[in-house]
Amino acid sequence: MILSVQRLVHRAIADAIRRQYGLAEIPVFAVEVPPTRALGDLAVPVAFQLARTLRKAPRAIAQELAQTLGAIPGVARVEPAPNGYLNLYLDRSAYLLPRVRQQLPHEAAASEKTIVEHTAINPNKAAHIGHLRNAVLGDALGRVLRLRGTPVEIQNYIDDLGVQVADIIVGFRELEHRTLDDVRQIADTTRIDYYCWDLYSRVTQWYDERQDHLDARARTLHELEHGDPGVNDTAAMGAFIVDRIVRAHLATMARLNIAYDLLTYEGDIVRLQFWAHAFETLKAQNAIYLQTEGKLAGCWVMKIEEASPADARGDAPGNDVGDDAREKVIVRSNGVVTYIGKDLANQFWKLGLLGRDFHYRVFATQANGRALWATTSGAGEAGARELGYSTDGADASKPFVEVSGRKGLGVKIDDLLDLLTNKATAEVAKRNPEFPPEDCRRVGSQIAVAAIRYFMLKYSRGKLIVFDIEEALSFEGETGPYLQYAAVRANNIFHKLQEREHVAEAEILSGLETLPAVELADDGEAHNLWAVVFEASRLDEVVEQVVRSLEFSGLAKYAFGLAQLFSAFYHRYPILNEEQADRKRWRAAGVAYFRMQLTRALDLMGIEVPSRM
RNA sequence: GCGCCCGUAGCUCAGUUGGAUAGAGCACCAGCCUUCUAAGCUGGGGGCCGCUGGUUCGAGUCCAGCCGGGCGCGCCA
Repeated sequence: MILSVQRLVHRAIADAIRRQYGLAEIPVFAVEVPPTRALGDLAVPVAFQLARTLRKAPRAIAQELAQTLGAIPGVARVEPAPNGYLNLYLDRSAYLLPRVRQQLPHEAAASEKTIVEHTAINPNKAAHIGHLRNAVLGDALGRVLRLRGTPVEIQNYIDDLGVQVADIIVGFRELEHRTLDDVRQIADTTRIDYYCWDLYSRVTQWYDERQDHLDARARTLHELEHGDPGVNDTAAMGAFIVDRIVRAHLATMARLNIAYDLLTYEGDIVRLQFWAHAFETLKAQNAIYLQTEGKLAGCWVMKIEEASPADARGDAPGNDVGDDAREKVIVRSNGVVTYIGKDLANQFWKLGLLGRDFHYRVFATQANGRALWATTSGAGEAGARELGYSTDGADASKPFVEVSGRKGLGVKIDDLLDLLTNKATAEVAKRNPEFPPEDCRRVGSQIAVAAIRYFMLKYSRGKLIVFDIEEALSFEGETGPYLQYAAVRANNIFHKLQEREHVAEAEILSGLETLPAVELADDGEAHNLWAVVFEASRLDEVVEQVVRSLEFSGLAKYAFGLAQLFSAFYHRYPILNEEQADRKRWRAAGVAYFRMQLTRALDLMGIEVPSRM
């Protein structure tokens, strides 16, 4: 909503530079947003960059450019700042009206399908806080891409043949002597993800007791990988456990407004022999080779290139070349493919390089109404083909975060959500005594989700979050609930306008151009109407930045800053009780735009706006 | 040892492809509920941006070297 104006300004200034100085080549320059509105709405520091080639003071260049610039649509005036900046002031009412009325032409973004793979939790126990961040970040990326018009497919990779699943089977069998029917019984009468949480830690201890206990794991893993769930007990038990735990994970994520389009099962990659095909391709391209000597003899390996700037010169005598070139095992000497190999096959499929596809089945219908599909190696269902490998040029996203906080590894997501929901529900009930209990509960859970999702997004992804329960439980200050509260208050103004004065938003927005816009023109106060409106318009710029950097803290901080700006405005400038009709209307229009933009920003973070708080 | 990440207020963290006076929350202190919800607002104290050098009109941001902390480095996934 601001990007189009920035582009317009950029083009106009580039033209002015060409006209004024006849330069063949114009340096790359930015159109920035100055720190305060007093310095304008847009700022261009290009005069600094031109100073050297033109052998002129920045201030003089800025003055000359301001002179030759001419009129730019939507820009009220241009002022060369004494230090050399070119500051631009927008035509405020002309800026607000088409935006709040949603009359700007929609710009189509590049529409290549993009796959976002996230969550990918081992299906052997309840999901914990350590898993949460990847899911929240991945979900937010999907939402941001969709807003830009990019077709997105959200995939969740299920490692149903891994060591961790084998461990749980070992636990049921060796420690508890359970049959598949016993496990079914447990799954039907308890929360199996919680049950397995405890069982898994017991298995880990049991392995530590005696070295040969690990044999059970190896045996189980082998049976899992080579077994047919129809005939092999281990594979059947594994398939059952995985199915139930995956459903538990999906239920947990659904509480957080996180949904998926497709579950890709590692087992299907193996059974459909995706690896065999990827293997041939890798061999044909010499990407991997059979190591014949050293400790990796008999393994198919891939060279991991580590661009070391130091190795270009002067090898010390006796320092064998290639010694520090590392090799990654793709196929073990016993012929078993490693996780990396299977993942390579998955990536090949995602990029459409495999020449084959999964079969698909409907796994569930999600809370948002969308069908969730899953891969299968059996007979597929009709209607699933659109999910296939139409992903040419897709940008497969890499995992975002390395690991998150250690303390969080011991806390289950559902437990934390329950804690937050109970706390928020009690607070809602206290503040709204006449509110029915089920509504308190609903709003309480919306607040809980906001708190936890904002908490996961506010830190930059390079940061290791040390999970602090006190901080995560807070609803004050820079938190999700603070943002919701601002949106609820803004909405409330319109509820009251409707109730008390029978005026709808549409009426307020119509015919505004005939009213003097002194309210928008007012300066002096830092948190005036224009400051709120202008900041609200920057969402698209922030979204672009997020996509460029895959960094969501910027979106979180932007939304918070916007809410702060509004909160200050809200306390200072009444709307319902404002006596001057023109000021009242323009304020309402500005707040209408604010709530629209904040609601959008919250939606990108998967946060809902409650009806009241 | 090698690779990646981090070092900004007492604590937890932001800091836009290098730009205008380094910000926020928490904590602390002082105010504000007969006016649209006090999960809020206003004001205050608190900073060799780890250190040193370099590039630049301009460095918290880029480069080099140190110091301090984290993670990874398996025929695990």
